[in-house]
Amino acid sequence: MARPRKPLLSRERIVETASALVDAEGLDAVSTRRLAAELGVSGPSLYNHFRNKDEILDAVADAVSARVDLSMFDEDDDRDWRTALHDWAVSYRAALSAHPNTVPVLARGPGRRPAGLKVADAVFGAMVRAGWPPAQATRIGALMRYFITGSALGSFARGFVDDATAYDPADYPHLGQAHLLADRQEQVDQGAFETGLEALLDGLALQYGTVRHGATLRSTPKRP
Amino acid sequence: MARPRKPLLSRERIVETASALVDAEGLDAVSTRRLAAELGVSGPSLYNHFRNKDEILDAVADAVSARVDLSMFDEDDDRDWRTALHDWAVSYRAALSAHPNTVPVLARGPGRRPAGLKVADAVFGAMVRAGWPPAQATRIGALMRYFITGSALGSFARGFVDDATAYDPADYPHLGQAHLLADRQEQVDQGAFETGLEALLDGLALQYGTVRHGATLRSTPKRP
DNA sequence: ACCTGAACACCGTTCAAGT
DNA sequence: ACCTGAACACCGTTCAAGT
Repeated sequence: MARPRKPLLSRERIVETASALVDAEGLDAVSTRRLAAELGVSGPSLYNHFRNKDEILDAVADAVSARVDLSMFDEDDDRDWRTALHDWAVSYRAALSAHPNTVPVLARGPGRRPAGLKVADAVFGAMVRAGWPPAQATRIGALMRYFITGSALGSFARGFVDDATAYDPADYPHLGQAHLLADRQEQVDQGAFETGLEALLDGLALQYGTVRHGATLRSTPKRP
Repeated sequence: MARPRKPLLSRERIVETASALVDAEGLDAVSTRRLAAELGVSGPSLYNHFRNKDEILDAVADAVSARVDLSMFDEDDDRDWRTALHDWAVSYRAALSAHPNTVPVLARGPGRRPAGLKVADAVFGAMVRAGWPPAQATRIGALMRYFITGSALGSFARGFVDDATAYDPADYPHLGQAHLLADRQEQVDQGAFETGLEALLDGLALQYGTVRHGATLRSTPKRP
């Protein structure tokens, strides 16, 4: 066969196929050989388009970051910082939940992934514009990421096993119903995320008041 | 050689050696063959003590969970729920930071790991005792885990590359100093963790007030 | 019971060879 | 430039054989 007149592969096609494979069968299912087979080529062909497997997975993860809504951080958007942060967090979590298998890659940090960096940049810029001191703006970007990726990665409920005998009441007196968590995993995680997000924003609003007394109207968060 | 009169291996020795290997060279360095070589045996020997490699890594991760202080959740400890939650979070994060390479395993959830389950059990029990409704106590355990593991896993600062040319100001107008983050990573992550933890606890305290008016003195959080 | 070597079905990546 | 097969140095796990 050798070189075809029209390339068989492209970065886009590789990322698309890899994403589908990750979504369907998990990160471990992606081997260069398996992915190549899925694409109808031989394993080493991939190395004409990516330096190594990690770069492929980074691109897959970045495609998820690219789907996070950032419009709330636009300069001419009129949401206050609290609402913007809230809406962003919800959108971020939704993007991750849609592709849970990619979260371990995303959680490593933005690194050199362009979309991941764009997210970090947008949050930081908007917080500074809202009146947060730069050092605090950096912290807010970080701590929100902790919470959001943590919630997508370590799905609390899914972490328990759906097996009544796994949790001996003698060992874990308060986990009597833990095996039921596997059932309502979606709801528990959703509820914990919402509770945590509200608490986080309430707490930040409190700090905002003490850090900055002369906040403009636009920057002032309104509590619901 | 075959079977020696005194066993060459034990679960403890395997976990110890695996932990050291994970700490020193990361999760990827642990292959059954490499680990066995480190222990002076052949690869398949490990299967006499663990069902598979994942069980070994689970045990390594659980050893980290076992080092998390839970004394603040004892029935006769006199810390209020806010202080207890705070002290626990700090201790939890310290345990994870001491063994950052194990965090991806821990973040999967407690599963069947005894120490991980003991942690979940203790938090839940203490929150219920402090007057939180059970559903909220579950959520608190989950959201705290999100934040803590998220902060240990996705070290925000380490996620950036220490390379001034990596972040073009045209693409990321607010990330001018991002490459410096790699330098002060420890401080940034520490600061973000503390800021986030305070915000989270402040927010929860606010909720506690509305959820439960008749809180006892012992359960009432005092804001610093 | 607990270890061994051999074997199976895989890996990621490099590289010379082909067009 | 872009694909191939062959090759290298690995994997996790099973299993019969040894004591």
